[in-house]
Amino acid sequence: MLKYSRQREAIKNFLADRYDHPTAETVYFGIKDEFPNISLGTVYRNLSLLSEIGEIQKLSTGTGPDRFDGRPHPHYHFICKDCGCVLDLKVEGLEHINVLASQYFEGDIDGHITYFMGKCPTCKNGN
Amino acid sequence: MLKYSRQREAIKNFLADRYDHPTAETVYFGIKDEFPNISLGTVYRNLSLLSEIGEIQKLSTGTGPDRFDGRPHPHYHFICKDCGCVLDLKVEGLEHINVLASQYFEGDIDGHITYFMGKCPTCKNGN
DNA sequence: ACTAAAATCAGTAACAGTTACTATTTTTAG
DNA sequence: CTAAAAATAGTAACTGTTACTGATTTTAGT
Repeated sequence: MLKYSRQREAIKNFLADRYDHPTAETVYFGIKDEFPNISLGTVYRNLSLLSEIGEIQKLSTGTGPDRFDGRPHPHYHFICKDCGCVLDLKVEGLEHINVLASQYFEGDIDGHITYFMGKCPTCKNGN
Repeated sequence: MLKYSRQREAIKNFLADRYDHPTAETVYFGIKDEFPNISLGTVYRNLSLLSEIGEIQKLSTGTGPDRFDGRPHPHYHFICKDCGCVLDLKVEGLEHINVLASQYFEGDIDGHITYFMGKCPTCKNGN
């Protein structure tokens, strides 16, 4: 049974205010203002829990630590090859790609994870 | 300057024979028949090197260790939510998705990584 | 073929990110 | 108010990977 915790609430609120997809460590230091004694383990545990119950999203970018997205609805992400930043992306017309991927496949496909890559607007304009 | 090494050749050949996207550890134990003293570090170093020069592909699935694909040409992958296996996937009609993703984005998009997920054929038929 | 510089190696230590453990504190149903 | 359950802080341990070091292998130039 899930019980309320002030730390979990603070972590959720911290993510709700940010759009830069922070790492667990960033969340940890960000929360320290309010909870000076909060443990890194508590942050990890709650980030995992929140993503399991679908209130946030965990992003495994393949390089470096996992990142977290406070907006739970499905959307796409972009990773800059230059600076490593992660940005939300609005993409239309990809609703059918699970169907396309199922065409020659005997199993069931019910989801996908996609990261787009390239240069972010800032890096594109010469840092 | 890149010099030949028997270990690197063996690693490449090991991957060329397999379609199950093995981990570094699996490669390590598979190579031990031929090179009983090979070091895990050597395996990691060569897998990284081979993927950097585009002779193999590194797959970061988000859970567990990285996996490696001996076929360098771009193609899609499927991850089974039940057994965790990774399968090659033939997908047609996704050539334009970088363009779609660029529509509302000010930066440059020149690539993407996609993992499709669901039940593999084996798990679909009740393990 | 011989030699020497450069690359690679095996073995091991160190590292990053994350998870697990334990004793204490907080939450909440009754 | 109370007691069981859940969550916590602090710390140790773990997993996957990279870095270091001195010995070995490769190869370009003789």
